[in-house]
Amino acid sequence: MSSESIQPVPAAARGRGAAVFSPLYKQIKRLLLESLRRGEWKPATAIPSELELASRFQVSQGTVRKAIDELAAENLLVRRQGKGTYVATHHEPRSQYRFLRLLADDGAVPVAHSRFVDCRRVRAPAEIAARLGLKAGAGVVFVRRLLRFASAPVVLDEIWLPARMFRGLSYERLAAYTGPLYGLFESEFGVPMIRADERLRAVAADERSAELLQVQAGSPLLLVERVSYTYGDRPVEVRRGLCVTRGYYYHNMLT
Amino acid sequence: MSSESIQPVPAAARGRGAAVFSPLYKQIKRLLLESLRRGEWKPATAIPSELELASRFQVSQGTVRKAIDELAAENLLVRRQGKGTYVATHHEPRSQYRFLRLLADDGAVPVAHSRFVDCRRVRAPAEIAARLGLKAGAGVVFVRRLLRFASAPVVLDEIWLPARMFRGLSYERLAAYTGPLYGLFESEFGVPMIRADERLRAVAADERSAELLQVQAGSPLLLVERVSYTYGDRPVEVRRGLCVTRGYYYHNMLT
DNA sequence: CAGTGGTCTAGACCACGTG
DNA sequence: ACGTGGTCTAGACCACTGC
Repeated sequence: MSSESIQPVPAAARGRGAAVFSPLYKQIKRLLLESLRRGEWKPATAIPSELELASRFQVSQGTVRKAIDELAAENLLVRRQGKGTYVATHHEPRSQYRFLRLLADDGAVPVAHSRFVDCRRVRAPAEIAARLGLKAGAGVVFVRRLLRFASAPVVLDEIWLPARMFRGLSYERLAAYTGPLYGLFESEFGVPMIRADERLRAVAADERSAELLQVQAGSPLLLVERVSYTYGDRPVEVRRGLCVTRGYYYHNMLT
Repeated sequence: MSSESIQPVPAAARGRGAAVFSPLYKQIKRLLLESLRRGEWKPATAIPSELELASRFQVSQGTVRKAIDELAAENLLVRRQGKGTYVATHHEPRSQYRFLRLLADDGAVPVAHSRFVDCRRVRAPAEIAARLGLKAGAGVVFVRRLLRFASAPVVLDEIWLPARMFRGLSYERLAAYTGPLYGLFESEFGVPMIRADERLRAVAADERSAELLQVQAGSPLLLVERVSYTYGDRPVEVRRGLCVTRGYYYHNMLT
């Protein structure tokens, strides 16, 4: 065990002297986050019980609880009464649909089937590299896929991934994998996606996209530009989705 | 004071017999929500202190705190250390931008100027009536307005409001009001908007919208269909916004 | 039955805003 | 100096899971 988890700043030393003050539970939260980032606890496994963490960090159970509460609110941990607290995973329906915002007009969650059109290693275009925090021209894996809902093509995704983090990703591997893409990233490459940032626009379909999506060139399409992040705000994926919004809509709840 | 706030179910009677069990703090939360719904505490004013609420409901401060925590997480209340807990209001920059998701390409929050094009009382079309929970043909106030960012028209909004809740709303009143529309709803009509549900699509500009937005007919536009709710999940507004997404994008964060 | 998270309490002290 | 919300503790008991 690393030293910081044994000496997480004595309770008596809080709030004095240090330029930056942070409550004990925030410090505990940071330690937990660090363990998650290091992969000390893998997705879908249970972390130590609250009492054990309390004794490890020499704080009360209530303080650990508050740290875990925040991580659970951020969907990094999942509490299960009577069982324990688990690291979030993309291998469950509940997590899968967190990042799929398209719904059918009647509000139903569409059943998606994906067909991979392309997968190759290329040099990152300047804009993609910038968003991924890479140097221009760095190696990336480029993936193009078509999502079908009820057999009709609805989403055309173009995806760029840092080659360094996704060594060995190939068309064959994608085609062989059944399940959500983020599940594959998590299990096969040890890159759990935890957050994403999206920019939505309306654009006109270009020739090639129109053909793949079976719409007329120039038809309005919803463009969803996504950057996904893993622990430590590290960008791991740039995705450009073109969506046909006839019969489907992008759902968003404002609270 | 009403009777339910004096007898919020004795602590000793929890979890037995009743078909529906709910923790004490959830019951307190419901009582607080009810007070908000009744308008007992107005937007921008402070609610009683935690200690006072604890003594009023005969529970500990910690239980009240947990109820308030949830309401604050839902943006219905705002905590201010050293001052008290306040009812959320739309008359503050921080709340205003909660529902404006359009950003300039460089990420800047655009300065919006609105120009009202239309405001009249009409009978609700069937679909609008359905979404507002009204009978088809019920009276609604119809508003059309143009939002300009940096002098260029960017959003064309069509808004439907239940006439019964917005008596006296007129073009003159809209034009005279400076500030966010939801601020006007809150202060002038006692209808605080607290939540909204949006459906996004890409559509082609029709002749009329194209002219107002100064784009070519058929250009792709982002259609944002919004239903807004006040306390008790009561729908109070249907809004259809057509947005030009050249130079601007709709921002969404997935967590 | 044991172990986990979930709720509730009571009390201490800290940080912040205001007078 | 006072009152507010914010943090932390210790301990009790409840609800759920799985053996």
